[in-house]
Amino acid sequence: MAACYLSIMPELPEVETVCRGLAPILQGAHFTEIICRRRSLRYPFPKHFPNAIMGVPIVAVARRAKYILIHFANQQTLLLHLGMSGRLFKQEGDPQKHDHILFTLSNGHHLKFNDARRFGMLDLVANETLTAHPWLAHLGAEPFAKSLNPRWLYSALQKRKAAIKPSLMDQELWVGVGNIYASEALFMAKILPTRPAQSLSPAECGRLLNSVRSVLRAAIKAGGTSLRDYVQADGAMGYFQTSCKVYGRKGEACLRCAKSSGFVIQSIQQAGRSSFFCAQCQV
DNA sequence: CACGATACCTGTAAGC
DNA sequence: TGCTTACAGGTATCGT
Repeated sequence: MAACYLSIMPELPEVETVCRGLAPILQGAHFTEIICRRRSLRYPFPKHFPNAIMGVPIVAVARRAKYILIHFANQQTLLLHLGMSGRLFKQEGDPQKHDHILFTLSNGHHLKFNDARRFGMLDLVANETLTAHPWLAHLGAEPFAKSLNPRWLYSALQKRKAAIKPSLMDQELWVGVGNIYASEALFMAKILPTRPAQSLSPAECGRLLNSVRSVLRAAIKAGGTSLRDYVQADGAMGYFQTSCKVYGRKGEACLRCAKSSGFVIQSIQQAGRSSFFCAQCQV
């Protein structure tokens, strides 16, 4: 099956994969050395980073939306975001281009934060103020939260005059759906990305909720597989490949209806981002 | 207020 | 070959 392959993908599935890969390396250990080769990415690092966490045991690694949360025993949390091109992976040795932070752990592991475009974000926050942090305070629900159901999505979309595709990516509605999976989920749900959000029927909201969860789950599963096969071989944690049915396939045959209709995938701009869809089998 | 446009950066690929 | 341009997974901020 024809498909596009993407090597880096900091939407929810990659962040989840990175967190799962980091947890066994970090939990119970502490940092013995942290070298900052620059003092900022998108924003300046806080002054107490890294000193306030040196030697402090790591108690847990978690994900919220596309943020990585590393919890320390002194009630501080390191908040990381990969931006568009950030990667956090296990690697020892001399820094390469765009390796901005080098971590050494008490258990002998080495980690690097590499980010060519420097849209990544880092902050070190006291736990008591964590949920009020400006990066976290306005985030919507996790897509796998039990509280989400078709009726909730239908109700939430009623207020929105914008197209469904940019609405899907609104992190205040729900979190984790980025530009790739917005197109993929709409294709799976057979809904055009240009439809006004408030025009979706309750049944379509049900299909869309299922589709979003389905594409995210599949990507997380692919990431987990890749993590096992790839990371342990060469330490390149944070990379994995996924295949897309519409994203990046402009001009290629629709994988669902081309045999009968000959339709090809189209690409348009919505709110400054590329959307991919089939005008025949998405309605 | 809701929404779109823009800015932040560098790398890559396409076009000439 | 070399130069220019367009575009790239996200999010905060600005303007309409």
